[in-house]
Amino acid sequence: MRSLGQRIELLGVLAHPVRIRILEELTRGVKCVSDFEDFLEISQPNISQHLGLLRNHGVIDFYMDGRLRCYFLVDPIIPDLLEILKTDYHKSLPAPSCCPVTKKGSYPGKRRR
Amino acid sequence: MRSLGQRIELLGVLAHPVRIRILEELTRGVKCVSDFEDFLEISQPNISQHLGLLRNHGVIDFYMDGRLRCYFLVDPIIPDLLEILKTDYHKSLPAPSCCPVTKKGSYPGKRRR
DNA sequence: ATTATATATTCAAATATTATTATATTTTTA
DNA sequence: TAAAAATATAATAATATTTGAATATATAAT
Repeated sequence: MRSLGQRIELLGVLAHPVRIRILEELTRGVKCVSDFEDFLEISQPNISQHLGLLRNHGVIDFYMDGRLRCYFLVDPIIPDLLEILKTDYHKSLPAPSCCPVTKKGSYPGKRRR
Repeated sequence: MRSLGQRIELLGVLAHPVRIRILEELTRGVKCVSDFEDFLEISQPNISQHLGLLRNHGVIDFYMDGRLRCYFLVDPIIPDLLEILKTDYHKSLPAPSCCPVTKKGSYPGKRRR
């Protein structure tokens, strides 16, 4: 199982708009760097940096095709994670109802803003 | 549905060891600030800062119980997300096999390190 | 009313992340 | 073999996040 540290690390890796877009694109198939240049509005070196970061963390890998690097997903959690992030939950979790629930308290009391 | 920006924001909020531990604890039930002091080895103000951040992002909320603040989960994605992060995937995703897959390339070529 | 308890807020310092710019590497093509 | 194409690396600058220290607020108990 992923350790706590590994879970945090993964979250940190995902927590960037460019990297999420790269990963969402890769769930649809292999892409080379210049494919990303077409729809990410950032510089080529910056794209490479993000791809390198994802690769260093074992999230993606690549094949060579001539001078193209064809990146693809490796970590199997990614599609599931991306899907769950897009899921629509329309109700909040139910407010806790039974007491006492904290160590010292006699909850519930009044809700405050 | 959560926008891309909201998804990134959520990931950023979760990508911290203290906050993940707080949330994992809250999936088991309500906790007040001093409960967290028992197992997080950081200062009380720092705990409050993390709780405040989680609350500002709509992930948790609290009830008052006298002078205790009893925090609880609000965002329903949290338990699912925490669970998926802990899931054991033992196989990598299958390497892509069909070509051509990139815009310009004639993939697959040889895999490189 | 005063004091103690539980928790929050503020600001600055420390640290980490990200983007930018310039340059390097690798492979292909001429 | 020289030039072009695709991509990476390195160094720095810009920005954001995190922590620490001091102080503030609110409620409860005396």
